[in-house]
Amino acid sequence: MAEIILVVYLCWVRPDKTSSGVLGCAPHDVVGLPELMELAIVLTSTVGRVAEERELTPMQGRLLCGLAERPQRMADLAQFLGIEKAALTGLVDRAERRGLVERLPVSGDRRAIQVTLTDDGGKAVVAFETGVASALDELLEALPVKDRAEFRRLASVVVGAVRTG
Amino acid sequence: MAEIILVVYLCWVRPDKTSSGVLGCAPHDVVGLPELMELAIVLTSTVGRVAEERELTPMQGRLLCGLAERPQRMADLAQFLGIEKAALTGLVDRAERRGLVERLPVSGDRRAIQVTLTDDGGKAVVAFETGVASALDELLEALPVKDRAEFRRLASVVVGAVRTG
DNA sequence: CGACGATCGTTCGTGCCATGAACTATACAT
DNA sequence: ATGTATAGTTCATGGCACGAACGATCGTCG
Repeated sequence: MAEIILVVYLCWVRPDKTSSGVLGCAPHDVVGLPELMELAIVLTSTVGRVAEERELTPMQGRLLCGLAERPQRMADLAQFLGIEKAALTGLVDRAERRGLVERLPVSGDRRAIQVTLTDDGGKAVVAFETGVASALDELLEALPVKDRAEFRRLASVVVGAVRTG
Repeated sequence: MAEIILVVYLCWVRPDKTSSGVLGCAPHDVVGLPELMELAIVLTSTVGRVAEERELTPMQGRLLCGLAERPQRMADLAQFLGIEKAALTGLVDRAERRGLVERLPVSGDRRAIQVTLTDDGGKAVVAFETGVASALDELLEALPVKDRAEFRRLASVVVGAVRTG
């Protein structure tokens, strides 16, 4: 209990505001951590906001995007989303309950199912994708025009490297 | 005794499959959506992986980062993290149970509390921040050296614009 | 053909994160 | 002294995620 007093002492340092914002890590900016960590949060919350406006969760949005590409089986979809199959079961359950996706049998393998978009799901994914696109475009409007494409290019290099990594 | 909770937000990317990668949206690449949405996922899962290695959740990492800057009261912290006060109560409960933070009274306002890092919490946040920094550095190694600083610069412009927006 | 291991998806138990509404205790202003 | 505002918590609900265990089916191999 004596250490509490010590801690209290520390508390009074730094009334300072101006601090590092959304994420707030490392006011001292040791290694350039914050930009990218805050960028992650800004991008993620932007996508989350769009999803919420469309009455989706971000994960449901990703699910629908995956299915927009093509119908998929549970195992592939799980790997695609980076989650366990068990988690995907619940995700698909909820999406199915909302009429966004369907489970269809796979001819030739009675264990497997194919998850597909319903009509409603198709509409939802189009709305979601266009919403995300425009929200992210707005974000980039903070940059001078000439830098926007460059930023996208660098982003896709980073993403591409992870993908092939 | 120590119950250790691991929340894995891994997103191990598929070997290849030629598809549109981590997120898998829009195979047609309509408007340049995917780069930034996939970037969000790559960054977020990188932070998540680092957190997991340190036996934290990403949100606990953010909480600790906020407190590393200075002790804060619940309301400020909630705004800082972008969540409701009610959600923060649970977050702080769990962090307190794990000995990472403490609730201290605020002299002059008996309703309020000040959340502060414990010694363990201080160590944890340093480990987390350095881990995140080096993981994100590794990510940028995919870029030619001259582009890395530029990418960070553009990122911080975007983030800065959101913050002041 | 029949047994056996691998694969597919689900269920179960647990835990984290988040919300909104309702609540307690305290502060403050009139 | 009374009424209103603020600080934080509790409660009910729900989405997301894990690992372990499970039933059903598939393939293979003897």
